[in-house]
Amino acid sequence: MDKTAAIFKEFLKGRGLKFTPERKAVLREVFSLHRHFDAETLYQELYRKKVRISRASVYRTLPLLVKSGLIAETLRCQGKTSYEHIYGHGHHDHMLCIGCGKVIEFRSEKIEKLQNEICRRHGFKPVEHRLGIKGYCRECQRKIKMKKKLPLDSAE
Amino acid sequence: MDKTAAIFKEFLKGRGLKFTPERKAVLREVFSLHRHFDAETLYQELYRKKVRISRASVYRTLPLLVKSGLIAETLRCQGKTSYEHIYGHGHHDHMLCIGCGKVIEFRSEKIEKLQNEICRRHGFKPVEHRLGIKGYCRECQRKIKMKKKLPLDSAE
DNA sequence: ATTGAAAATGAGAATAAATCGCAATTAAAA
DNA sequence: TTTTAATTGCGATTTATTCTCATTTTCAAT
Ligand SMILES: [Mn+2]
Ligand SMILES: [Mn+2]
Ligand SMILES: [Zn+2]
Ligand SMILES: [Zn+2]
Repeated sequence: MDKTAAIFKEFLKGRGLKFTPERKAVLREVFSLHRHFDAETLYQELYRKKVRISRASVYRTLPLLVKSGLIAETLRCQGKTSYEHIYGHGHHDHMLCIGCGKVIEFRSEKIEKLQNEICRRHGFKPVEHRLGIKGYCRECQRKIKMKKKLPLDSAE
Repeated sequence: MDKTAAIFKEFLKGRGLKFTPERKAVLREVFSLHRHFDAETLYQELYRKKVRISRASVYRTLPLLVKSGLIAETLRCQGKTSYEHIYGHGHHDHMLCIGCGKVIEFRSEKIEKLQNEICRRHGFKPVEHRLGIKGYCRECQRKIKMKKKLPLDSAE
């Protein structure tokens, strides 16, 4: 049925691992979300939906999904390891707004090519890469400008 | 005397903070190291040198050094936040060998330009970025090839 | 020099993410 | 079915980092 399930199942079988209901549930939830997420969030979301599987299983399943190539870790935003699904989505990089936390995704063929080129020059065989640009989105830049116009005070 | 000390002092003064002996010691150690490092390593190194300052002070000082622009966080390798000094060193990106942990530094003007270009297109104002490429260095590739030549067994 | 207020320190407790140990359960190949 | 290795949940544990707070220190103003 589900292509992702088929892929995951296949991946597991290849390693003598089992396609358990818990793993199925995590997979399902992962692909129902359309944002970046972390283990705890996923656990909570499942809990809310009355899918009672343990945190441990969530923590144990996510790395498997990464290895299977269905999801990937994203830039670590604040302490927690976060993920995004990759399947049917393709590789991309991120801009992260320092002001509001917004995430902008982008992909540059040129940058990807240059990276490979550089790796080649160093005899380095790239497996994955992550590019994250922190800064301010349009809206936050506007907000900041307005604040500066105002007369006084500014803690922080 | 020391330019970095002058900068840090200036930075601190500007915020009503104090240039204490503890902060001086951390700064000194940071610039004596020439590799990436984490808080605990720095603490241990200071301890070894009989500089008795608390972990808490190390943990408190590093973020200040980051804000001052003298050092920066690097790609998180394994759980710990790691840093490198930036002053007098210039921005660069990293390749990280999955096999042996080696770090290769590089800088590509072209990639930097492309990044800025893309940010402009998105109305995004970049503040800092991090590009990390994980993969295998020359030596580790060789090792892997040899292993494959051997007849049997391979856990993991 | 003295003083005083604000900031910093050290020591250990507290927190939070992630991992682990283990007894009980379960998937799935034979 | 049976069998066996894999998996689960639970709580305990680990590890990095932050926090608390009583005491000490800095530094600018007297
Ligand atoms: Mn993304
Ligand atoms: Mn570096
Ligand atoms: Zn924003
Ligand atoms: Zn290597």
